[in-house]
Amino acid sequence: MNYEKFLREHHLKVTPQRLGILSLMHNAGHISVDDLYVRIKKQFSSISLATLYKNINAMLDSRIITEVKIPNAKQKYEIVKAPHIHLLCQKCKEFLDLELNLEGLINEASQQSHYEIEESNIILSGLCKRCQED
Amino acid sequence: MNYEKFLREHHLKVTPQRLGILSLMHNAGHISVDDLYVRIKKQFSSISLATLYKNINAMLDSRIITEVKIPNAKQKYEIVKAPHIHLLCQKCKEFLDLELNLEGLINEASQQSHYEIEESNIILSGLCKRCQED
DNA sequence: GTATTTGCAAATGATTTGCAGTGCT
DNA sequence: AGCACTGCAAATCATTTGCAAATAC
Repeated sequence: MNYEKFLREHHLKVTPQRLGILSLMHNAGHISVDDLYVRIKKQFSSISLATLYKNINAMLDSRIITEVKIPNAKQKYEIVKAPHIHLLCQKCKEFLDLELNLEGLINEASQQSHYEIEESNIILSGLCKRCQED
Repeated sequence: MNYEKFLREHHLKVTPQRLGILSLMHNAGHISVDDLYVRIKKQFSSISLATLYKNINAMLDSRIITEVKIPNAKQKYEIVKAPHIHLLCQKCKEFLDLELNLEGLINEASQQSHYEIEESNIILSGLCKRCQED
C-alpha cells in the first residue's frame, strides 16, 4: 500500500511514525492501542503513547481509519476499506472481516423504523470452525 | 417488573440500590453510567460511584443486564430481553430497539465463514424519521 | 520559514480495589 | 451469625493536554 499518498490526500504530514502505524494496522487487520504500542516501539523505541493516541485521533478524524467496538473487549482500529461485518470467535478470540450483502437487513430495518440508514456496525460472535471441533 | 425475584434467581442480594438501578434502567431502555449515577443519586443521595460500578459488574456477570457499545459514544447498559438490534439517529442521538428476524443474515454468515453463530451485536445508524425532515 | 508533529511530564477521566461498617437472609 | 453489600478514600488504568525541541514541506 502507498500510505504516503494516502496521508497526503488527507492533509496529514507524512512521518515515519505514521507510516509505521498504518503498516502495522494493515498487517494486523484490527489492532488495539496496546498491541499497537508494543509493536511500534520495536520500530521507534522512543515513540510515546501520547504520540500514538494523537495519531490515532488524527487518522480517525480524517477517516483514514475507524474504531471497532467489540463486546467484552478493548476497541480495535482498522484501516478504512469496503463495508464489511465482523466475526468474533468467543473461544480463540479470532476476529475477522466478512463481506456480506446487507441490503435485506437494511431494507427491513428501514421499513419498520422509517430510519434512513447510512452505516452499520455488526459483530457476530460464536465459534470458529476450529473451535467447534475441540 | 418484579426485580426482587429477578435478583434472587441470580443469587444476588436484594438491596434498595439495586432495585433503584434496575428500575431506572428499565425506564430508560438504555443508559450510561453517568446518567445512571445522576439519576440514582436523586433516590440515594449517599450512593457512591464505586457501588454503582460494582453493581453494574455484578449484574453483567449474572447476565441480568448487558453492555451495548455504541460507535462514537459511551457504552450503555440495558436489561436483558428478547434479541434485538439497535438503531441510532446520528443527529438527535435517539437510540432504540428493533426486533428483526436475523435468520437470513446469520445463515449467510455461517455458510461463508463456517462459524457457529451464537450472538449478534448490531447497530444501524442513520437518520430517524423526524430528523430526515429537518 | 512556518506550521505540524514528536516526546516528555503532568493532568484529567474512567474504573477498580481495599477496608471498615452496615444490612440482607 | 455469616456473608454480601455499601460507601469512602486511594489506587490503577486509559486518554488527553501543554509545552519545548525536532521535523515536514
